[in-house]
Amino acid sequence: MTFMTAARTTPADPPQLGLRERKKIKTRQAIRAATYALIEEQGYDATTIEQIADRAEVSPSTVFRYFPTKEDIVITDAWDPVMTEELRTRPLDESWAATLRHVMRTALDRSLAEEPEVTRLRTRLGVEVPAVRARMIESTAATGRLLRDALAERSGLDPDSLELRVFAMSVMGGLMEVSHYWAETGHRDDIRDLVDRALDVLEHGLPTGKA
Amino acid sequence: MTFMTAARTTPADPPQLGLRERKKIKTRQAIRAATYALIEEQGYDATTIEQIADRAEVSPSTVFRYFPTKEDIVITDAWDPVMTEELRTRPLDESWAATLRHVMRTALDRSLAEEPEVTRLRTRLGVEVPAVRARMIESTAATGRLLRDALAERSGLDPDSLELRVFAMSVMGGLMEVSHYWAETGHRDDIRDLVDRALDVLEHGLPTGKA
DNA sequence: CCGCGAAGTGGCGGTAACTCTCATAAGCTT
DNA sequence: AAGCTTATGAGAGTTACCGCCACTTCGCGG
Repeated sequence: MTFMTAARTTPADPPQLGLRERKKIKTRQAIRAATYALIEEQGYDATTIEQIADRAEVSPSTVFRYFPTKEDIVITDAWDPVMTEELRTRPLDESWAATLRHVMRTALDRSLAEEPEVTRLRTRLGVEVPAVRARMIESTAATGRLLRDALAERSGLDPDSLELRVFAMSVMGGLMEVSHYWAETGHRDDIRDLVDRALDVLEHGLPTGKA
Repeated sequence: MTFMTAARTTPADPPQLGLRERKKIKTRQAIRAATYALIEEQGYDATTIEQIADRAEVSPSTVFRYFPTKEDIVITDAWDPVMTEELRTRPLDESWAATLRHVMRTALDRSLAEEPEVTRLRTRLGVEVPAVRARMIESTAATGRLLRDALAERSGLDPDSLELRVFAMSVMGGLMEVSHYWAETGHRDDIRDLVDRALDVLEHGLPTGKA
């Protein structure tokens, strides 16, 4: 579930990490920062790995060591563990829609608070750059599997059954579209409201009735 | 909507096309055939454009003239126009699920009849090769827009509203998963049954109740 | 039936995202 | 401080894809 997420950066984690670890984190951040800056300046396609490496003051090889693909630099989702945790802490008898509502809101609040610009840039790129969108969808699909497991627990259905898989992916498809809509309309709305509306649709069908 | 589709090949279209046109069609088919053969032999990644060009007896440049990307050689979807037509001919008061059921069945019947092997290979590649999957999803999203318009007509809702967009994409997400499931389970089931079951879920929610 | 414009093709050089390998350097351990 | 581990840089190689130019082939009007 990449599309609206922040990567962990600010939270105080410099307790007793070795110099090595701290340097790695710094490098990682430097690469991401360089990438975002360059993309804002020149656009995604025009930004090459070499430029990113230069600005981050590392070698191109190092960039690839930290991120498997260019898209991944943009995406960097530290979110799935958070979501897993959130999902797990919700009461089992809560409706899936309520659970999702809660989980999404938590994630979005955090993401918007920590890195609002990045969050927006990311969804924008998801609309504009096919490769980024593709990568995001992969990530969303992974989250869908999490959701599937949660739904399986709640419903007693087999998580590998066609029914549950279809259901989970359909929900994720709907949520994907929210991100798309948000970016396409210039981030005009509060995405949390959009998510709420989307969940209404997913839960009860289209407003006018038949669904 | 690529994932389960056949490209038009066999239907008799050699009425009075110029030599040029006929050659183009032949070249196109040759490239596709070469690609499928090579992929069966060696796998997708191991198959290079050069090999494809060699076997199809054209130059690499020509391959790219016919298909914008390697994935597109595999995908080649002549289906959207067919789907549009089908959607249009259905009565407006039919439920969306019934319409989709009909449209999907028509398409699948044709696809399975014309190019069963290719249909299977394609869905398999959709599972195995991220790039192909990505391309398929794009195609599915396009079909989603078609569906959206059809739903707008039927419901009177604004096709650009968040609600309708979310709904349409959620349906497409569910259908995508069917293709994935079909391929993952080794094409054991009849995909048309799977689609029916998926549409049941999308229409009525999960079997055991809460949805 | 011929010649001329248009369209299809091949070849080539370039770019950029990756991958692999190897040597060096930097951090960690005892 | 020596020695092991791990991160880094440099370079060479692969491959998808793009743009350009020259050549052939086709189809049409005179």
